[in-house]
Amino acid sequence: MITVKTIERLCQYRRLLTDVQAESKSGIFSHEIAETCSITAVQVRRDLMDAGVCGHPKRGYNVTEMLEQLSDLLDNPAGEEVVLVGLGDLGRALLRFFKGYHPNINIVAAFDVDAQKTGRVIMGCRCHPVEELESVIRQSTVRVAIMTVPAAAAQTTADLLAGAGIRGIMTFSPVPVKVPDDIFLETIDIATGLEKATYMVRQINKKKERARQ
Amino acid sequence: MITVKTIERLCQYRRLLTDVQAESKSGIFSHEIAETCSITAVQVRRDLMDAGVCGHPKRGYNVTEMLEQLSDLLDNPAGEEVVLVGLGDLGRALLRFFKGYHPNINIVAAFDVDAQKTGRVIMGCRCHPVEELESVIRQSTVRVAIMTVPAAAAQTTADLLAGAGIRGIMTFSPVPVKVPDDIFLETIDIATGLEKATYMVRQINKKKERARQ
DNA sequence: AATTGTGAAAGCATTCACAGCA
DNA sequence: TGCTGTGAATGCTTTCACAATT
Repeated sequence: MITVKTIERLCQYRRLLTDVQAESKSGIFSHEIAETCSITAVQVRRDLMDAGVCGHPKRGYNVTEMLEQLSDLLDNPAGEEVVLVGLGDLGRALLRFFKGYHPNINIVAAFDVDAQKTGRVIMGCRCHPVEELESVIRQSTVRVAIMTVPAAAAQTTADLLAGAGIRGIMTFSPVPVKVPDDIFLETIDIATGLEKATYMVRQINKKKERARQ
Repeated sequence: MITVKTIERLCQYRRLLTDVQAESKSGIFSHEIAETCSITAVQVRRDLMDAGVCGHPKRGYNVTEMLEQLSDLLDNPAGEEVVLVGLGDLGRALLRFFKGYHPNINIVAAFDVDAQKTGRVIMGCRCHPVEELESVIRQSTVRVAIMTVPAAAAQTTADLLAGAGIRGIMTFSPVPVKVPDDIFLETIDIATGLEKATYMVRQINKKKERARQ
């Protein structure tokens, strides 16, 4: 059984490998991956072992082979179509980012409440009014949604998505959102990230001052 | 010693409490916080204990008191000034989000390579050319930076920030960035977040299918 | 000699179980 | 009775140590 933490790292390894492959390097060692990711080589080997990726003593891992195996594990063979709710700056940034980011994942529709945005095609993606959310999703095979709506709208949007049959949500809202427990919720908490960073900087400083004495 | 995970949750509890306070509710129970955050009440009590926040049996925790104590722990009493590098859609979204988000954290300057953006004031924040990055930061007390630059520019930007004396970086780049180990690096990995979500949805589905048989 | 693969140990984080208190 | 506070147990994750391999 592969843990979620391992899956996260495997996604990262795979991203590296595509760069490595572009340099037409055919083999890679666990310690090279580890160095790039600032983790240990044992961790990398353990993750790859869990994923069923095998290397060769002395020769390391075959890049193409690893990429194939990781894609078999991580990708939906049928491709993954995703929708986005909320076309503010953040929504647009994500549209741009995922546009052509990975051929397997595509944002196929967007939704917004703002009549200025609905009906238009933004970054190659049609923007519908939220009223159409359920019908558009029901007519598609989309199972995953990205939520970039204001905090106040987060819970109602999540409920709407759950009602439309969505099975996984990545949300950027800084307030907790409740979903039924058969729906996977990934919260990207930017506010906490920054607060944590400022806290950690103060901690490191304090430690240094103590050390100086 | 408070762990990073605990700090993250404390940031989240605090955010809730400000809402609770707005409803002029004076006390709150660990199980209420837990329910909102979808975690256990024991976890909440343990975190608050670690933070030195005490409650009263039967009466729960005093909201104002907890807010004060958490702010003492989490906030820089002098306020925290932050800079942002990269004014694409994502940079602008963050500028807007943190604008007035929390009085204690302020984005005081932005940087970009694009001459169209530099020299202008965007969302109340002056945008400088990156060439001025070090001098602007050196003239300020800023210790934390947010990086929203393209993947290809991530490492050079991080080096630039490190050279300018920055002590903490929150980055959105999907490629690993190396910083000296006395600099705190918080990576918000959106690509991994979405890949993980699609993977988890497939897993949950598989499990259901197995259960059905 | 350098690298992978992995059982076992160590280290962290969460949860249990329950004492103490109002 | 219903809550907080917390030592101890459990469970999860990483690291160690080393056998196996080329």
